[in-house]
Amino acid sequence: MNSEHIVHNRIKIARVEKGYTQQELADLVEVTRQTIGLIESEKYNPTIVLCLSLSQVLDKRLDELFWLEGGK
Amino acid sequence: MNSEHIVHNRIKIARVEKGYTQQELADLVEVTRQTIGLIESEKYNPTIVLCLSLSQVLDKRLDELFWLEGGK
DNA sequence: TCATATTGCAATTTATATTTGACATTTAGC
DNA sequence: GCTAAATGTCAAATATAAATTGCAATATGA
Repeated sequence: MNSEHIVHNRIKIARVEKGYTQQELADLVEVTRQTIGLIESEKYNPTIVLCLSLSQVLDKRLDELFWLEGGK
Repeated sequence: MNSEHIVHNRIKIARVEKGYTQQELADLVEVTRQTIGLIESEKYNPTIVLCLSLSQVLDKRLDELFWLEGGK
């Protein structure tokens, strides 16, 4: 599909605001630490379920957390 | 991962509002018609890039288009 | 210094999103 | 009724998200 599109995010900022480690956030949304690390370094393209879980746990709207290159 | 979570969406409503067929919407976001059909019938969990593309093309915020069972 | 927590990174495996191609069903117009 | 466009759906293949394991690097505190 759309693999030229790059997603940016503010997961790390929101995570640190909440005082969570990568591991703690990973446990809260039930993924591995590596998955959180990859998302924070924008190495790939997570699914909407995971993004919604992160949005819930981090108390931010999806739109505040994720946007497309050139978007916003 | 989080496979118990069910994502709901308003893709079909937003698509019809814009007057697009599934095929036209699929072309705009560069996926197949089947992918749009599966998302509309909530059969699975799209990636954030695709959701953001849909959000752009349909002129809706992510939060208006996607939410978790029990959420909102 | 030593020990531990945290993060980065890479290879491999598993699960699943997405494609492809095909055919059935529905819908709307003639 | 017929026809064509739009949609639903299925099976098989491919692409990639996510898991798993392991190890290095860096920070932090005793």
